[in-house]
Amino acid sequence: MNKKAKSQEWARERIRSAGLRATPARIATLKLLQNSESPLTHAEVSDALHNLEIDKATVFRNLNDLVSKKVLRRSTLGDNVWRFEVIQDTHEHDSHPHFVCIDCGAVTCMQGVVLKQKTSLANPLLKQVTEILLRGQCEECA
Amino acid sequence: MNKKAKSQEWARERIRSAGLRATPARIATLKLLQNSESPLTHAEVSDALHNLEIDKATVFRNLNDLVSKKVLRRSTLGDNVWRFEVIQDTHEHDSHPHFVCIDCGAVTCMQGVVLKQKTSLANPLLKQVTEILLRGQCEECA
DNA sequence: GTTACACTTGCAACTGAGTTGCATTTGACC
DNA sequence: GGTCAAATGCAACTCAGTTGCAAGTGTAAC
Repeated sequence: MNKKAKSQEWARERIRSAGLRATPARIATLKLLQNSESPLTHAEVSDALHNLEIDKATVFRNLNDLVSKKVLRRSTLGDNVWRFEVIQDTHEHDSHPHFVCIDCGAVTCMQGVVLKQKTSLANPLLKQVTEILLRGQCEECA
Repeated sequence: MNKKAKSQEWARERIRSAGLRATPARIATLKLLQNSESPLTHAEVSDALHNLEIDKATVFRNLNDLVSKKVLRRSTLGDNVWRFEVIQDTHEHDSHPHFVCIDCGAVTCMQGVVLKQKTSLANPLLKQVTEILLRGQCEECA
């Protein structure tokens, strides 16, 4: 099996094992995001797939479906547009903070950074935090 | 001078010293945000001021003007809507974390929670963080 | 291979945040 | 009080994202 067919098969498997139908639109979306180095917006995905003539509503629905099945991660980078990226199997349940560059969108894992209470008065909300996101400019963009 | 007049005068002074005209719309906006416990969206500000019959475009322009004059801070909390809060004189550079409920969207300021390096190896990115966002379920929704 | 049906898709119309151009009004300084 | 740039109201716009519905298709079961 060549590389292209393998990527196709991988995407197909990933979608089916998430409990969704492996349609051409979904396979193309997942392959595109898997081969991309940074998260893509809906517009970018739609653009890249325009030769397949996939409706924007379909792209939105597919992206959201894949997010709800935990195949993709949806994040916002400060410009009020959703971006999507493939969740790699290897650290799916890893909950360290992520650093997102507000300019280039690069995502860095911040191993070794923790949240601490300054005051003795414990904030009960702190126990319920499921995601920590740090935003700023990365070294490249600063 | 009573409390109400004092708040009015404070807002007026703050706006004027930023180099902007102290119009009723701006004074009302600033007073509202100053008395709010958490950042407000444009819609919330607009709603609260509806009896003053201020146009939404005016509210947007005023919020943005006040942000560019560093009277307000504009942040995005993961739901792709801008939120605005007053930058307190006393700790202008204090960018405390915000907690966002992923279910109801409620926003809480997490004063007293700080980021700490666990390792001695300093992460240079930590200096560039402009915004800290915690996501999870609030007590109501848990 | 054929069939059945729930899942997907395309389309079009919609919502809601935010922006812009322009004519009118108003705050601040003289 | 008069002046004028700054601010406002209005309306029309852009753009991301959503929704209802009829038509099409992937999949599992035969």
